[in-house]
Amino acid sequence: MSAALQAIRGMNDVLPDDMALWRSFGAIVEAWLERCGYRAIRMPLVENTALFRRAIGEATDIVEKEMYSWRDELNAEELTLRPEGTASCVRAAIEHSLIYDGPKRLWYGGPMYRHERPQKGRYREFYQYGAEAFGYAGPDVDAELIVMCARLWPELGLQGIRLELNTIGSAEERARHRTDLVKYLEANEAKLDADAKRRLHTNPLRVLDSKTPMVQEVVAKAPLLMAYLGADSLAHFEGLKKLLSAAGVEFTLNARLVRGLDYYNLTVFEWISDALGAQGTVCGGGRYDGLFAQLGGKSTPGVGFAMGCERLVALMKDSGKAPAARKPDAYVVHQGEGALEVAFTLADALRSAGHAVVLNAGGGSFKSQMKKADASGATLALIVGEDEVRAGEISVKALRSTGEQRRIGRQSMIEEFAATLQRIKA
RNA sequence: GUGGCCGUAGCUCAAUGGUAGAGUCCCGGAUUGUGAUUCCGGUUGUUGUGGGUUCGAGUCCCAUCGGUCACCCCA
Repeated sequence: MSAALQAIRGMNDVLPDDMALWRSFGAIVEAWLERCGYRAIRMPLVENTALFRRAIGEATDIVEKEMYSWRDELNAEELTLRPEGTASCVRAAIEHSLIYDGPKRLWYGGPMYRHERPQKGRYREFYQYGAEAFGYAGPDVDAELIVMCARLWPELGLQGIRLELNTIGSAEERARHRTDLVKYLEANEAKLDADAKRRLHTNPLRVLDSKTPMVQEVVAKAPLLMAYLGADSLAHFEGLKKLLSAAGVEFTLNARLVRGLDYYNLTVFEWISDALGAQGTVCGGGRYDGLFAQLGGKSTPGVGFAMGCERLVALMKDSGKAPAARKPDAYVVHQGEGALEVAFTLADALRSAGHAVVLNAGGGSFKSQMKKADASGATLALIVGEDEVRAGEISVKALRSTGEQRRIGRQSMIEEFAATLQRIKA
């Protein structure tokens, strides 16, 4: 065993028993995104490292220590496995001039990579669905994205997911606030712990998150960002809140919600579940009006969210409403002279007619084949033995209900099979 | 990156420092070619790995790897 290769730490196999739930989750989410007017886009998993450094910000945890980056010596390029989707999506929009004829709503899904220590709900490879709206400056799209999520949770059979909301203003407003905040914190540096002191110069907004009581005391009297917001920022926030209220979507204001990526401005939000342990954020997003320009494109407003599939699937699993895997309509048992050929053709024809059919492979006695038929969950067992081959017939046995068994002719097999299946299932 | 807990059969777990077990799963059988119940029988292992203490280690000690949860941060 020790010599056996294992999956990379924090990167998980999803086994067949769980795939039914994953696929049902994906089908619901994708249908919902399309229904809301978002169009699918797919970006590469690998991008130039510079894209993420510029988009996410040098001082963020992601860029500082969580990226899978390497130098591709073949082309002398610095590459990175994407830690999130927004940067790639904006890059693609700029590269292909997607918004030359007006704003666009887009969605994507797929794996993201962050080199963090794995724990419940946090993995090094994790799947996200993301939605991004490019070219809309007003709070209407912010509200749309948030309300969309509010409607999705019940569709997934989930409840108890709450919304936290904040506005972090414009870059200029934040800069002014930041200057004053740093000044204030420096004046009180003696009361800060080591962690807060470190963040003071790298990411002062994060000091507000400190859980140390003494730091909390200092933070309580720190200048509030809200006081630095101009009329436009406040109006945007008010507009958003109004639309959320009109939609009946409840939220709590969280002035400390700042998010870990530098590109956000104005609206930031998180959907949070308390049923997931320490990693409760199930969906997070916000506005990023400066990102297009920052990445070298024409200045264009943007807003979006990303939702964590592992976390949502975990909630669905806990809810106990996981969909059952599709069971085969029939399992074909065969033995004796000429039976394999008949069984093989039979399975092939039924599959072409749209039925889910498993053909016994690997031999085995009638008994063991019947056991496998039962274990497969199939509605019917189709039995092809020497008698049937001679008579030009097939035995059909109902496995789930009565256990009745009868013979059908090979000529009318497809019609009779379909009729039997329908009758048994009814 | 730091810390707590845990590594025994495919899975879930037992085993006062003294011969490694149970349930489940899987396979075979209970008179001819019939499942799910029942009965009988059978295979499961370098006890994560490497050292050390001991007459003797699954058990105690050290290291290492892995898992898990938490911190940090976030999806």
